[in-house]
Amino acid sequence: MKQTYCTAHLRSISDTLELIGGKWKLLILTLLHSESPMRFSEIERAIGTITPRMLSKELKELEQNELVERRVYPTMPVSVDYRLTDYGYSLGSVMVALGDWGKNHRRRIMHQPTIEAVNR
Amino acid sequence: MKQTYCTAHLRSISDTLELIGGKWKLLILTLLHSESPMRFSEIERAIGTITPRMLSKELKELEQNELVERRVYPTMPVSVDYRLTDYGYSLGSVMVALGDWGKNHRRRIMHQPTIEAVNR
DNA sequence: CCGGATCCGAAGCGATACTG
DNA sequence: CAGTATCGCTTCGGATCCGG
Repeated sequence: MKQTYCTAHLRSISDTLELIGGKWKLLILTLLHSESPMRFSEIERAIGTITPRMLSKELKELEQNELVERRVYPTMPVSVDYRLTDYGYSLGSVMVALGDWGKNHRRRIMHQPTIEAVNR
Repeated sequence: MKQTYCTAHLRSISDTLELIGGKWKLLILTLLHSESPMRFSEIERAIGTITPRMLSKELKELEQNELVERRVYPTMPVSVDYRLTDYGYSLGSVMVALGDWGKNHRRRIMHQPTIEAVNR
């Protein structure tokens, strides 16, 4: 019974990783969580190191998984923005947990001397 | 000021993803979170689809980042086990948040007809 | 039992240039 | 502004064989 529970739990984690895994998706979701909607170029600038190609691909996948909604406005030229869906917002606790731990981790790293510093 | 806050937040998330990103690390950590210590072959069987090569590599990286501790016992043949460090356990809230969301997500998927079913 | 060594294809990701 | 197209590098990850 314990085994069954475990494999089910592991599978649900694997499923989640397929949705939000990779280098960019969680960053995009976190951005949109703190500020929605955002335009394509706003996200691009906010992340700073993502290429348009990757941003476009990631947004498309997030949209297909219904975590992000894309809206197009018939202005001239066309303007587009992105926002979290309700389902996207339901990832809030994951983002907060990861962000909090990450901040703590960064502090931990800062206070450790680097290997290079030790070897000198 | 908001911009500063955001980029710092994004960087801490990127840092975290470098530690626990990828296909396997979170699965291994979650396993060890529910049961420590575990032996190499136990983890291998519990995950079911990981190759020894990958498991070895991932465990080594987790150990270098002080999330997992490796202990060797001078039996014959040598036996080894792995357990979470205290720092590893500090990721508990992240694992729980992700696992909970994943279970919910799996239920959501189950209740949606697949594309193939719709097209028939 | 616990891995290491090697090979190899697949996937992720980046750089650059281009378009409506 | 909001992407697409092409290319190529690098990493991921599986398969297989080997060793203490």
